[in-house]
Amino acid sequence: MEELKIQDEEKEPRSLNFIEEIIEDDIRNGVNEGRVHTRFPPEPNGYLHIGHAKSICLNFGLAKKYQGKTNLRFDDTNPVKEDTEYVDSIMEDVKWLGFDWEDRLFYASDYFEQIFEYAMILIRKEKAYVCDMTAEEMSETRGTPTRPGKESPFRTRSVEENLDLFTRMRHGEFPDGTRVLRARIDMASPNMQMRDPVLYRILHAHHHRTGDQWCIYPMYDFAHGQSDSIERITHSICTLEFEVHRPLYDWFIREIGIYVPRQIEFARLNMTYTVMSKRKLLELVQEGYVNGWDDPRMPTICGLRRRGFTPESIRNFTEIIGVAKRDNVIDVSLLEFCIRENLNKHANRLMAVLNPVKIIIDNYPDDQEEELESVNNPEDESQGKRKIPFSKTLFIEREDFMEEPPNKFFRLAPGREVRLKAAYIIKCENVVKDPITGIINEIHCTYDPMTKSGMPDSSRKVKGTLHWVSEKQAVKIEVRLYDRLFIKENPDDIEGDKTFKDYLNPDSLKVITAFAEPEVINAKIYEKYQFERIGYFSVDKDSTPQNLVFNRVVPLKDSWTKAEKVK
RNA sequence: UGACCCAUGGUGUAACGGCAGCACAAGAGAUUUUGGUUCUCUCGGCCCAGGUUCGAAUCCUGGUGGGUCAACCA
Repeated sequence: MEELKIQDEEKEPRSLNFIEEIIEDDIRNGVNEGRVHTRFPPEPNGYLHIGHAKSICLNFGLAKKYQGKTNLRFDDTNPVKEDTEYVDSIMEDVKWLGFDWEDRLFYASDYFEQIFEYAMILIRKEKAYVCDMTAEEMSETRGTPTRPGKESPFRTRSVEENLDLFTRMRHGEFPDGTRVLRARIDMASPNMQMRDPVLYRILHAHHHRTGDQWCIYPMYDFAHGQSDSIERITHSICTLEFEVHRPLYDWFIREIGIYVPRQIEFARLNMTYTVMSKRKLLELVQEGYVNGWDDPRMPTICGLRRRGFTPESIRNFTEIIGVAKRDNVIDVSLLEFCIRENLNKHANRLMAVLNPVKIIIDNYPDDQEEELESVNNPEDESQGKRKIPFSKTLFIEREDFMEEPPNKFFRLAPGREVRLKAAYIIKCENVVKDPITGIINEIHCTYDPMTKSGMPDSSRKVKGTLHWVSEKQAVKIEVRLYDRLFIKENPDDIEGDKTFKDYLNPDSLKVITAFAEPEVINAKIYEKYQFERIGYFSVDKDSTPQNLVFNRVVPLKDSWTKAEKVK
């Protein structure tokens, strides 16, 4: 307790973001008796992505911070685009991120009867009318941002006629697109949203929850605010593009005369080297540029999960990026920082060689094998140690040897000594090349038996330490090396007649076979490892006992190849 | 050019009228049986012009720049 107190005092609390300030103001002023109730309101028409994660963490985080509640509500007002497949994936993703809506799972479709009643109220107040114009006519008469629109000739229909027509719309007497219900507001409003927006359209479509019960469906604008009101949401947090809709929502709420939630808009998340729009992600999936929504290159939650990101790392990311109203583009390296930080602490180490070259230790007895020991995670002693077999013939990375090394090359080269991690110090004596291609087939070394890891002589200074795998015990694994999906920082910044797809990275996936130490056979699906000196890897669900598949989550920071690239 | 919104290092985000700070990125060094981690340090910012004030990143006015809005999508 005492210790906690000290920590609290020492730890400078993060300053409030603008939403927290608003909420604390409201609490201070006794708005809603200090109650805080948020909601996450996705449309079930696609998979959630990292941008949604920002919203989810915001909504659930705020409620948690202020001892409030958060609802999960599906805004399912367009049966043509929505499906239970998406409902299921969204629930899975929210849960995986670590949030719980408890018994508060709702659907806008739960409120269809109530929303219909709201429409009837507006009609009776002469605030809504049935309009017979075609979509084209409506578009033509809407005006432009600088020119007022024209009023519909149906705007003056009597309450009785509107009531009759709207009721008959509900009962399926008219085909799709023949009539709509519109609000009667102001066709000359400088805010386009207020120019008699459509409230209800006729859609003879099967709804994933209400089935064929309805053939008219409310527009999002006529359902969203009321849904928040019905759920007595105190703070309706949404993205910036709904800012101009707020006056409309307020108008509905006021005219209908129901509980008033407070809408607060924040800037959505953008990230470098990826796209975030549902439409574009759908395109990538449908046209086969990626292997489904959960392709590890996708910015979707399920993609990130499969890639090997952890919920903690994503939650931490959304905390670090902050919340504000200005447009922003987050550098993807920040996301990478978050997963590295997380996995450095929690992923056990393993040695695996991705691009092998054979090492033969000439002075090591031919048939000898020994078991060496190494810590599983130097950042977490509680993870214990493991045994690693060592023998005369080993694999190391081809990149860890150079015949004519530059100045700063700390690895193996003719006549040079390096340490084999957790094993011995070896010295390169000579190399055997393919006589035709000149490719190195074998590197012959000698080892110093007195430098076994842990022995006094092992503390001898050598320039570098290499990871390695004993050939005989090596386990072949499939490794999927993922890189950023796009080669351009902003794929939406298109030149000429190109499309965002012209900036796809042709090398975003490379599949290779690698050799790992035998410990690898214990790897379970979704388990994370650090392949020593290479990167963090996650066991893919495609894995079988015969064929383990590892996804590269992110490479380790690497100041060597970085320095080389600069040259 | 109508309404609404936004403007702080390369990126993101603080400051609530009183010394512009933090994180990522970038660069240098130390430590290291991972060229990882860790630890130092460096680089670099208030869109512009007026006004209010003893004092302005902060308040006001006007510019400039950017974004959103003209689906029977959400």
